Amino acid sequence: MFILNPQSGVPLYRQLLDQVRRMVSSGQLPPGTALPSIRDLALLHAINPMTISKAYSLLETEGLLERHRGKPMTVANQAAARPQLARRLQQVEPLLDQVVLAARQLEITEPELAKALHTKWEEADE
Amino acid sequence: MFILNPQSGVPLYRQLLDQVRRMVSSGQLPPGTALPSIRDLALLHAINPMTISKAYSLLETEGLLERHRGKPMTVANQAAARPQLARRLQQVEPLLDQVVLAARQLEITEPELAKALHTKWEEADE
Amino acid sequence: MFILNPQSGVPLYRQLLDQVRRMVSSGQLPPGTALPSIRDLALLHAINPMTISKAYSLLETEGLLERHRGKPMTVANQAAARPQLARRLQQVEPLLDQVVLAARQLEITEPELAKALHTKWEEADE
Amino acid sequence: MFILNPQSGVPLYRQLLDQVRRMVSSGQLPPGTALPSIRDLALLHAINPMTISKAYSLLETEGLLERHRGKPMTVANQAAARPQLARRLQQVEPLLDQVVLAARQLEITEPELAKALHTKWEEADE
DNA sequence: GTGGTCTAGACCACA
DNA sequence: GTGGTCTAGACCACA
Repeated sequence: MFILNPQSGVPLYRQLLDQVRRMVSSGQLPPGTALPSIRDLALLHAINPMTISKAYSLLETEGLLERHRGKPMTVANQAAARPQLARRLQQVEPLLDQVVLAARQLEITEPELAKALHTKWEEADE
Repeated sequence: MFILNPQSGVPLYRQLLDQVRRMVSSGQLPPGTALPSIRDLALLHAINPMTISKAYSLLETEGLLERHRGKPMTVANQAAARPQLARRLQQVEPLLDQVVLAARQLEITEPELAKALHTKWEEADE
Repeated sequence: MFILNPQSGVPLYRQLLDQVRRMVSSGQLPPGTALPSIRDLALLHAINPMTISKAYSLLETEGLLERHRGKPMTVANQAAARPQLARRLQQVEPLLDQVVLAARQLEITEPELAKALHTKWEEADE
Repeated sequence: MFILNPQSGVPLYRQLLDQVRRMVSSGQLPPGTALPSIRDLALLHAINPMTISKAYSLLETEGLLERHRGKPMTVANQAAARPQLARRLQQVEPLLDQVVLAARQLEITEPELAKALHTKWEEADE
């Protein structure tokens, strides 16, 4: 469900944070959905429960998740409607900036980059 | 010359490291080229000289840069030969993985993503 | 500087949170003031640094504190002017509610309670 | 009859514990009095019966309450004799400590605090 | 020196 | 079963 990469330099809790935000944004996690329990995620990804707890707590502070004593956390109601395409695109922009910067510094051309992206996309389909 | 973003979650020295590697890979920084002094970069980006020094030192250990007493560091000779496209593309792949993951979690379609990438690329031309 | 009571049933990080909020509210910690370092506080109160770090981080999220890489955290600028008496009183109200509830359940009269409060106040002067 | 506040940071069972203790201390719940059933309290406050059960059980261990199969719990006989004022005041002291600490950190003066307490007291009369 | 991230693991509160 | 709090301690990034 979530993809965590410990090598990337980005803290694990932040990777989780971003992914939950996106899946709520897209409607893949609609309001009311229960999130996987902290323990389950910790076991599954072999990371410490507190790392996940930290991400979940921050999302609660943000108002995106709701806590229910003794029950799983859920996506909040006001984590409303799936935003317009434009707003969702905004969330990928920082990454696109990094990609474009990297490609240009490597003197990769635009068609070469576009092709590489296409390949990655298709790989993800499998 | 370099673009550093303290908000991204990626450590500053690592951002610098990646960028130098890429510009050497692409031939934009050919062997013998002098790098900006630690002090200049520190002033320019308002960060601590030690952060830059750390990145430069790691690149020296890697054999990509050479240190010359009292003179600026330079790109090493054996850093030479611009690698094949395939090898340069490898360096952008981790970023492309992140982009594809993010886009899919946001339910952005491939054409929408391709278009956004194209826009970013053109913006960078200016 | 801070008074932490592990017996009270209130989590330590929350006690700290409340106390910093109040001292910023009152102007005892004016904008720009550096807070005691996490390590110092941890040693002083013999508690774990992460507990303090958690309180500080929440206050940063709240906008009350500012983080400075490699330097102590400070009271934020927008943690503006000392609020009116009314707003400061609001912050003690939940505690007064508890006191009044407790006293009435103990059948302590108002004058008895007022006297006890007065005594406590004077003790604190010493 | 009881006032429970899930936001206060103090565990629910502890709030209940304190309140029963006080009302027994004051004689508001004299020996022999039947307590509200666990089920009723749970419904009334919308909390889990086990939480109440835990508080009642602790009070039974303490000797303050007595369990009677198939009948409501009652206040124990030896719980008797309403204690002197001094002993009842002791039970509010921890709260008064918190109030005085909070007020002083907020730079609220003693008369201001006394007045606020008076107001709260009167509000409770209604 | 500063704060940040993460682990392993204990124990608590609540359903 | 759920999440929350706290500890002891390692190691990292930055000044």
